[in-house]
Amino acid sequence: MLIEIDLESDLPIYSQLVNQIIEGIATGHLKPGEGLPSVRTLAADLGINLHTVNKAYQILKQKGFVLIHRQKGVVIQPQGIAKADAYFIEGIKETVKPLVAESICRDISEEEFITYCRELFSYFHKQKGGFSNE
Amino acid sequence: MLIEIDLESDLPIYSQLVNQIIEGIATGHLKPGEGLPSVRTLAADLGINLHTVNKAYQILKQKGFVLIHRQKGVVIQPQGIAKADAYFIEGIKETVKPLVAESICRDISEEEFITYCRELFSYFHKQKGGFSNE
DNA sequence: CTATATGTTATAGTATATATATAACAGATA
DNA sequence: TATCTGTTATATATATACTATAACATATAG
Repeated sequence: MLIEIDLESDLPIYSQLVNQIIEGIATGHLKPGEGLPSVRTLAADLGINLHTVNKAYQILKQKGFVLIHRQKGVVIQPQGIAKADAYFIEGIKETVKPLVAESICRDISEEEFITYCRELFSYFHKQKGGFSNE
Repeated sequence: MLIEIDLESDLPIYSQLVNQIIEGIATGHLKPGEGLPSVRTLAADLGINLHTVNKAYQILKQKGFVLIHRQKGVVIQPQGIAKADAYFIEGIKETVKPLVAESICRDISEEEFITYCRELFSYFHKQKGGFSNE
């Protein structure tokens, strides 16, 4: 899977890595059991430090997206990702709340906002669906 | 308007201030032309430093939510807030994208996600509407 | 056995962000 | 004149982000 980082972004590099790998799982580009590059390989490919990659992998492990075998390497959680709990839902609301507030101030309607959300769901489902034999 | 900050939060204090003031405008608790406490007053009330409040005010000014008169103080933008531009929309999508990705991985349906968004819109509109003579 | 690959740990250094503390300044107003 | 604005300037402390090296434990390939 292609990973690109933006050194100008205000998002830390390790966060960009975490996001892109989760997005890869969401689209189906990364499948359960699939291996990820070693910390050294990915770091070299991206021109960043091994510890930055390792930090991203540790966060993904803590979130339950990957398993880390000390020698085999890092693989996408083969058992599937743990379903959302109340804590995760709360985090979503907390993050979206200021966006909704500013949207209201700037005259973005509820329906317009929801259109953007639906577009994002469509984006991720484009590749994942399509085949019934999975 | 009541402002509360959480020193344990991973969000910087100045960001919490910015968010809560924008949310105050969204709910209608803060009205155009209304004055905000001076940087010293608010800092003292919250038990934080004057520069932290000032940073929040500067961000709100840059975003177009307040006017700052060097002597009069800080007031909610009397002309109303500038409508959303393409840049703002892009920012919304960028912020929501990783949330949608993780939601898909965690089996949160598009409709469930949208329900949470609608709940937030309802929350902000509760106080704002209600009266037709505004 | 040896070499190589894994993730892991340790140490150090640099740069930036966050928040604080103090002091002083410019200008309007009471 | 005293007091209230926001503003600017310094300095300090702490945490975060990122890098640079080195070394370690362990599984596997040759």
